[in-house]
Amino acid sequence: MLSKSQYIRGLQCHKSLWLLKHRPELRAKPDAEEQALFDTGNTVGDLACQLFPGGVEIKFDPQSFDDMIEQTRQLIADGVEVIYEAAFKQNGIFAMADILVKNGDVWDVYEVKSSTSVKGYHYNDAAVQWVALSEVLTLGRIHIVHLNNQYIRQGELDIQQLFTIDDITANVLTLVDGVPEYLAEMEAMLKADEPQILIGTHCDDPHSCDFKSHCWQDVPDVSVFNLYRMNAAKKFDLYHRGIVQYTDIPSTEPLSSVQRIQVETASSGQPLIQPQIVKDFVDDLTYPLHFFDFETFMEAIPRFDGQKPFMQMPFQYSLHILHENGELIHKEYLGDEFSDPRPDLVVQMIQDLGEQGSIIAFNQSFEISRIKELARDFKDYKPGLLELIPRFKDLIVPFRNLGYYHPDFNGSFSIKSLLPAMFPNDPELDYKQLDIQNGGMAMDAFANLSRLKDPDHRDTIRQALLDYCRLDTLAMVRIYQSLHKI
DNA sequence: CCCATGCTGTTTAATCTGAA
DNA sequence: TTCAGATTAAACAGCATGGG
Repeated sequence: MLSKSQYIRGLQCHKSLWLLKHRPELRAKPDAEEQALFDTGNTVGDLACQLFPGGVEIKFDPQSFDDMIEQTRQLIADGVEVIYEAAFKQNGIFAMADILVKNGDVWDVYEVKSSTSVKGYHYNDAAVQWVALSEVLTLGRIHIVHLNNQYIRQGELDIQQLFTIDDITANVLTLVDGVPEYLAEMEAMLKADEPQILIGTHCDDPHSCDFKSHCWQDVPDVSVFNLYRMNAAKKFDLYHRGIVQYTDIPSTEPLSSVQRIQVETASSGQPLIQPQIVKDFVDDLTYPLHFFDFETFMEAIPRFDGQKPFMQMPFQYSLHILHENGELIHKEYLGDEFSDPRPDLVVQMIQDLGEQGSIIAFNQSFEISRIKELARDFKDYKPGLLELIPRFKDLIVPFRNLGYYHPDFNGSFSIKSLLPAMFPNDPELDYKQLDIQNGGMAMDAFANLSRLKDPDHRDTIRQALLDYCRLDTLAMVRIYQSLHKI
């Protein structure tokens, strides 16, 4: 008996399903931070239930699915017309329907997703749901309930506005006929030996597989999979033709300029330096240099007025100001976790950034987008905010343009790739020393800060946030200084 | 999970060429 | 002058990458 989620997993890759059943110990430990970051499903599901009030909820209990199924059966028999988390074991599959609503003689199904649109894989999900339920109930329509990221909170949450309901019945009905066949295929596969399925795009699409580290253990750290901006299908084509290492690549293979440099520097072990490209970047900067970086949080359900679902909310920045005489000054802002951090941030940011000198960000489109949003939402400061935008310079540019390429970048121009390659063994610039090591962790830490009861604990985390963000801009300063020396 | 950007590959439109 | 066929340019879509 498969569950719906197992079936969906099996659609993506049979081997993954087989491993889950027979070799669960090979599953990667769920990455704690990754796990927490977008674990909003429960909250979203509970809120969506309010769209159909007055129903009865089946309590989820992984130990006793049979009880849940029996409760569901009983509720239906009793004439209850709205059921949350209704459980079914039917047609060879165990499935739970987020919301079931009696509509005359038929039942309508609502699947709640915390995404902001209907995704391709939602159809398969719903098709299994349909197959599991249709034996027991006469079904009417099936819908995806998802978030509406255009909804702007003002005062109390408006549940109707927060969600969008899409009827996907027509799409689902084209898929249901195929479900029993796939199901039988999977049941048979699970009884047989481990399926021999090669690595492929299914390892990450539509979801990243928990067994990837197992299936990918023979792929070296430096391989064709690190070739910059190469289409994934093309990478797998190379790999399956036995072209794994750069030295395997035939000279006839067309490569982009970056890819060619990757291959060449990997074999020489020497970085590539094109001084003119670096000089063009450095000469374009105006002192004092403002190295600037935002941290933002993002949540499915907006907490504050003016906030939309998944909106990037700036709550912190770090700013290193480097003067022409070498003087380096650090400024920072970290908002209060109990209220909208943006209003105070805007005021201090405009003051700290002054009126003169380049503003340097890494991948500036992120910072510029946030500033444009702040200008839109805080009209009083709109001119001051918009004036900042033309001062921006992007520190990633000289690298992407191959002014400096180190083989240890391994095909990535992210700041977290550049830093250890350019400053190995420099404890001052080592993110691994920090409690918060990347933007995702920062985002999660702040979003959850207000829920922590212990003020000392909150202070510890606030200090970790300050340390992290400070290092981001200090890293930019050091990178700039090393470019300047070229 | 979201979004902006910029690269890549493909499709469509525009332009050029050479032979009738 | 005309037009098929070839070549080049522009437009578009999809994907990869970066940030959080």
